[in-house]
Amino acid sequence: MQNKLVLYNSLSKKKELFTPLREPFVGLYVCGPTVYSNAHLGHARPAVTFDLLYRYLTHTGYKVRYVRNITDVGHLENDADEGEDKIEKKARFEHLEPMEVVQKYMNTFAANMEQLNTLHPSIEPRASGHIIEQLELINEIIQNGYAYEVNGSVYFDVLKYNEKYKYGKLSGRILEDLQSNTRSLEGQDEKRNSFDFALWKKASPEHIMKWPSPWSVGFPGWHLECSAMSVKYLGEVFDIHGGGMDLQFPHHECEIAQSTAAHGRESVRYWLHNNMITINGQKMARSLGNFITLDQLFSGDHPVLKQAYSPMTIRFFVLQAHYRSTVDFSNEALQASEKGLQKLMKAVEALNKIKPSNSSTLDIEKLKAKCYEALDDDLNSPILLSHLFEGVKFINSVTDGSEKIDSPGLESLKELFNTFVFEILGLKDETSGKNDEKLTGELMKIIIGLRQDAKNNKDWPASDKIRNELKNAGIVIKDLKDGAEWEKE
RNA sequence: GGUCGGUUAACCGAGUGGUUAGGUAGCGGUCUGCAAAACCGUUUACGGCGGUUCGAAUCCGCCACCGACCUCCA
Repeated sequence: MQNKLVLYNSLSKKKELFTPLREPFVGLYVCGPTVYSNAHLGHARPAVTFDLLYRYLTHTGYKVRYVRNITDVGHLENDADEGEDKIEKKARFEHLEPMEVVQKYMNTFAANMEQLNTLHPSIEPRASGHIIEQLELINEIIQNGYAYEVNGSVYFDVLKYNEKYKYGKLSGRILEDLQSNTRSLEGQDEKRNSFDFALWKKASPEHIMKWPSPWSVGFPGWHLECSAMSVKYLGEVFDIHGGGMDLQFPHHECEIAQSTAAHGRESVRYWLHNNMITINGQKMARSLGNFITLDQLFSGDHPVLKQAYSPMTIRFFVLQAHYRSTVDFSNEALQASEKGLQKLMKAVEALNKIKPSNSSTLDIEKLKAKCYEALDDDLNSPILLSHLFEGVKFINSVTDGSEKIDSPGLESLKELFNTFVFEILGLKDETSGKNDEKLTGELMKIIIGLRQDAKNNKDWPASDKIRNELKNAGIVIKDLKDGAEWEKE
């Protein structure tokens, strides 16, 4: 298999040639959402980024098993014994069963992801369905001597772990720094060190999401589910682990420690982290309250939104920046994305109407090579898009008559656009596919004919009237050299 | 305070030791009965100060500002 994909590995902090452990199989694990409220713009970033990776790996010919977890056990609100489970809190607030909350937001998340045209992962395991696996993992860690039990809770012994392995290698933390810098929070008396983290927590009586275990009736620690489920579905060592940069520490650091402590070796070969979406320069997050949900974006129903933005506009917006850069939300930026996407889609449409000439004025193979080059360089989607826009310009020029393309060239250009725009970037034409499309087309043909008659008679008031009234109805007429085209606004 | 990253033209956003990224907006032109679209051309770029170099926005140092993580977070 031809393999030129280079990925930035957060662990080595370098770009590395991607080579799967067991070609042609690729194991991809991505941290999914905690389902206690609606998905917001920030969630679109990893979803689209890793969807692109999944699509590209698949396109390359790999057999990818893509696992994205659903965190439905709930995390504590803070690192204290009196902390509250997010899902429970929400459940009480909305008078729902915890699993009802989970189901509700799992459904909306799935719906939003479909709107963004992300492909479904191969497996979407839920933490609550893998309590046994998590218990087993805790046992292994205890047996290997890297965890201790206090009052029915089990904690990971970071200091002990650090003697043999290096804790903090992913996030660049040094244990001594952590020791001196960790905030002193309440309820940490049980831990030997402030940086130790829970593998199992004993539940307080009012806690309703709890399971029996050898140590207590309780619930699993915050980082455990990913370690347990990735191993279950991808093996003790697997290729790629992705997630947001904000998860690097402590979540992914703890995952590394847990897996290494349990299995004696590291699980993940390539760590990939997407950067944040910011708003007014600050990270968009549920906890900061500065988020805009995807539903709000799609409907325009939010004070800061000047208009609604379609799912594909959001997808295009995300793809226009490299995944390791922050990308700042603004109406202007989204409007620019909307226009850019329209331009791209119009060109694809125009491409299907082009009549080939005897010769070509563009080297399609070269353009294609540049597109692959962009993706191979750590999934550089903005560069890929810039190359595609080179193609857009060419297509429009052919339509204009200033460039030419021959029949084989036309076929490969169509294939190129189909491959990159739809198959790999996962964009789709949002304007087409309506039921009444055909009838509307017929009607428009008649109207355009009438207008053509008026124009032939130089009856400009009549032709302008038709055009203006169509415009009022949301239909724009575009006069061409021979005939006219129309489109919905 | 510690660790890490960023600062690119009107806006968004790539990239690189010497060659036009791209999108959006603006301006001029072509086309057009007018308009729109499209095409062609175009506008004050690389935070500041030093250094290395024939040449730096790109490498190095210092400074300023912004952000992320250090608590759940995509």
